[in-house]
Amino acid sequence: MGRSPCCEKAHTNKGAWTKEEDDRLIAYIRAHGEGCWRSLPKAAGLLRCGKSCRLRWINYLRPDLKRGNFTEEEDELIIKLHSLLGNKWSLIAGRLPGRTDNEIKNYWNTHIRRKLLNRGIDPATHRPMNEAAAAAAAAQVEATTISFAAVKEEEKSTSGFSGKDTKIPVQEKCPDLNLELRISPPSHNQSEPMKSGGRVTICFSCSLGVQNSKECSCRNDSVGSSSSDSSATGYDFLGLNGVVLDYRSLEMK
DNA sequence: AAGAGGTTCAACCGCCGGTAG
DNA sequence: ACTACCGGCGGTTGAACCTCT
Repeated sequence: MGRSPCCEKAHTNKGAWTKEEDDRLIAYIRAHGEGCWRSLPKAAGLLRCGKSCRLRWINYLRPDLKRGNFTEEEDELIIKLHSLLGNKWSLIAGRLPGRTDNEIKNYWNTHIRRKLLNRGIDPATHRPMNEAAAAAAAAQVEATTISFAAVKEEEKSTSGFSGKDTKIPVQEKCPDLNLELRISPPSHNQSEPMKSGGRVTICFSCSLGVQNSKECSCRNDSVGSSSSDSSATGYDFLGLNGVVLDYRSLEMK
């Protein structure tokens, strides 16, 4: 389509924000609220691109930001959310109050990825490394089906499950990995799906797609069968009570 | 002490979807 | 229906900082 740039770049500052610029931006947004980002820089007397202002506000200046180190609970929550949503950082951030998508993305790339690798888990597929490798090899033989592992291999990228380019698998290559990713309201036999503090009850191994493992404590029977089994099981995932979150719809957003 | 190499994270870039005209 | 614009997103970059030798 050939879009014009979001602002006149010739007269905009780039790089790190100064204290004065921060103060101006904060003062303007306090007075006028988050409005039109395109016109904000001029109105606020900032020599910045509107996008840059938005990013600075959202990622750094917003008063409700938590800052500081991630807790162990947040770590596990991010891992669980990533196993379901992939690199949908904004969706993940939406479930972590006070955290930004950028912050989570950085944290994932610098800490959690390594953490999972140390556990022997492929951060892209959330499956044990050797198992993921085997699945990838099998996928190369059987080119008519697509698996996450295969996608990752082809793209040779660390973000094999990236949002824009993600292809919804046409057929499950890894039967124990529920690619439908449907999050459903709790069923009767999970009358108390949430523990205090919003912690989910699905076991960690299941959340990573290792549903046959000995560690599995929730005994989800979706292994090797249709996803309707898992949707019938009905996790109340992260407090999404009464909401059926179908990843395919997220993809179509 | 200093330089090399590694890590972190704020910021930028380019693309996409939604929407107003 | 089409075009242009805007906000938002995810991937990437690079400066600052840290650790090791």
